[in-house]
Amino acid sequence: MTVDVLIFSIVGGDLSVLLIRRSSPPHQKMFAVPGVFVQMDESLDEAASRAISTKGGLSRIYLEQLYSFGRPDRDSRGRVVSVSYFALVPEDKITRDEGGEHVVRWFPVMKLPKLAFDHNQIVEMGIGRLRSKLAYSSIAVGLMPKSFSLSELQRTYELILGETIDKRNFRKKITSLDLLQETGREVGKRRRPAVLYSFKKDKPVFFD
Amino acid sequence: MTVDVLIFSIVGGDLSVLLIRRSSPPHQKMFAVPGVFVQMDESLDEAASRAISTKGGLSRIYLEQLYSFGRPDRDSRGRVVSVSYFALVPEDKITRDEGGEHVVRWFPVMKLPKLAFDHNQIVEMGIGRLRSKLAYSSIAVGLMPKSFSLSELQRTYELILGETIDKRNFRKKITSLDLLQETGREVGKRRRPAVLYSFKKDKPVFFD
DNA sequence: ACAAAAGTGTTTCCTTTACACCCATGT
DNA sequence: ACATGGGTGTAAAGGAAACACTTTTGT
Repeated sequence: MTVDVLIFSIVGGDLSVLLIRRSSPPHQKMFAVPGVFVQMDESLDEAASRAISTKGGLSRIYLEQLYSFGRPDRDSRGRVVSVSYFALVPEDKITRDEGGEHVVRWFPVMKLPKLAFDHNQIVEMGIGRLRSKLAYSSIAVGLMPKSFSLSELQRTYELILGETIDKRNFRKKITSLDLLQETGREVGKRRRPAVLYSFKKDKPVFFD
Repeated sequence: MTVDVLIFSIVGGDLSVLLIRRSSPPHQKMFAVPGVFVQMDESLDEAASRAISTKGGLSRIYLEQLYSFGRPDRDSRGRVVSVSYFALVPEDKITRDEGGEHVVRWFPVMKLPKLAFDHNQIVEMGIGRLRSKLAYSSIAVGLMPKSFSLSELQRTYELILGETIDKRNFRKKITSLDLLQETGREVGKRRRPAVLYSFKKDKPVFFD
């Protein structure tokens, strides 16, 4: 019984997922979604949090259960059921070269290698969930730093959806949701400084 | 590792769920969601199908994974992770008095007793999922008999959502989706006979 | 003829989309 | 002064919601 966690972030302008190079068989040297075996005394959610923190001390992360995979032949070592989660991490919280020697790496989701086990399928499902929730929830919160401009938020939406959005319509929609509060203003940019916003604390990520 | 399956149907004008009275501890005599232990050689989906068929030979049922529950204290016997599914069964496929001596019973979801384990929580989540998917999918298929009138379909929607729907708007929406084909006409009713429809085979239940 | 449910269109409102120019700043 | 992204409004189209009467059958 394992918990595998898709850790998504925006890295260098790509929606990316954190993967680990396996150091032992099966599928030695292939990349895989980070996971842990569930301990006897912890919940699935706790196991997911542990999976995240052992791969880099990340906090303030959005975490949601995704799906459970249990084909009997999915792991050659024997019967291993995987409960998958997905997590969102703001770009400013990550360290780009996790681990130093490339045992842990960020991959743009559009350029994934063949992964260990059924992990390609898990990643695909995670991306699908992320896209569909973007339309009807404020899940993008999880990928943004504490404070950000509307243009930055829009870029995040565009990266996940893979399409451009009209600037005026985007701003109309976001402001109509009443999720944001002004927190200041950019300084030192070589252009007009943007107003910065953060998410209102009393508005949780909503739905499902 | 168990798979528990919420089996929903419309029974006597109520959205209802099939529950089993437990014959042994823990929670002896309380009602619980039917489930099975996952065998070493079967997938989770297969275990879910098995759970359904052992509690009454049901076929042509809609089955979807719901959520996995894994609090370490959720079962006093030890560590039991439950992968829950939900299934939809048309009313004409069920037998109203399953088992005969009330070990298996249909409960309207609005009148649930206190259930064994964390099963109240599982049922709540299932109802929520059913409601939310009704809005953007053709999931109601699963609760309808082979052939039905638009009014019957509307009643199913209303039962699940718990609110009335305007007849003309409902029919406009359904017909615009182009999911149905005419299959005949009611006979022998003491009123104007309704046109009967079935779902087109090439249109699968869509989304998520 | 009456009861009971089936069936049918139009208008209003709101949401979504398309679209182009001026503004504030740093260099 | 110019380059760069920030910021703003309006009109048209499409989808959702409100609303009431006629039709067909069995008794």
